[in-house]
Amino acid sequence: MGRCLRCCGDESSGGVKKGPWTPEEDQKLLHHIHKHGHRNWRLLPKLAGLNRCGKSCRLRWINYLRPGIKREKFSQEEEQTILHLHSILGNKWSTIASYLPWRTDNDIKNFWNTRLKKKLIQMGIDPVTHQPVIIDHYSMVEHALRLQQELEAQLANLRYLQIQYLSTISSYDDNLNGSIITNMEPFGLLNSISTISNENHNPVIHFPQLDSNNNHNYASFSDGIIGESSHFFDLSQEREGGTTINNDNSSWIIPPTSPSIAPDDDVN
DNA sequence: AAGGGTCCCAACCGCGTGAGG
DNA sequence: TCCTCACGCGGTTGGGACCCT
Repeated sequence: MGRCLRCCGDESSGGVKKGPWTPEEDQKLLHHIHKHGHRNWRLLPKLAGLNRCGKSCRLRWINYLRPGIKREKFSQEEEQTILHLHSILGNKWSTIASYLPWRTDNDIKNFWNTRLKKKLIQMGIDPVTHQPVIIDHYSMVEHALRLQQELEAQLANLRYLQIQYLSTISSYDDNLNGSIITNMEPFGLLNSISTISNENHNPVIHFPQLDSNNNHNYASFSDGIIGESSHFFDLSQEREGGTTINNDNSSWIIPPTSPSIAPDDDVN
């Protein structure tokens, strides 16, 4: 970094002191400002007997010596105010500071850069736009894969419970064709599976119905994970004693036991 | 105890702007 | 209209304090 030539001159002209201010320098500056004010920052250091540039004096006064500056930690209310103002004004630190006159723009800027910005990022909020961060393609794929795994785990449980349910109803075909289901408890259990992997996933089980084209009975499950995607299972296959359940695209091998519910559990 | 990393804040720097000649 | 100067602002840095291994 070079010296600010415009106000401080260069090294050959003797230069001025840089770095932290000493208590003696603070006293000199305070004494001078109390006595003469600070009408001309460029002349002030000479008049005050300070080997500093005017800019440095001004900054020391504004950010540290000026009366009424609050130096304690930022309160929750101040934090909220800064967040709100920043969402409207952006990095207009002096404007934001005008709403908190006991804080300097430098303090607010430091507080933002060291605390609030990181806090927002951790919360998944873009500190510039104050909007939730849009995840990139890679993250999106990872997210989708994870959801798919969770979904498949749920479906495994659903399949097992389906079998349990089917074994509890005696006149299966007749009742389902008319959509008359007397024992709803298994469906309640199916709905409760949402807690298996994620409480936000909320499968909704629709009534089994007759497919008029091929005479198969279907139950559909809207999983509530990605939009309203549904999974259709051919119940007839199971009723006929087969080992597979077909959904709209593929066959599923029925597991010998449920991943989460012991075979001996009474699902009724 | 020591050293490396991180956090935090005071201070610096360069640029934009407006006033005045 | 142009130039110079002083001021104010926002970005950045330096270094002490603190934390972790």
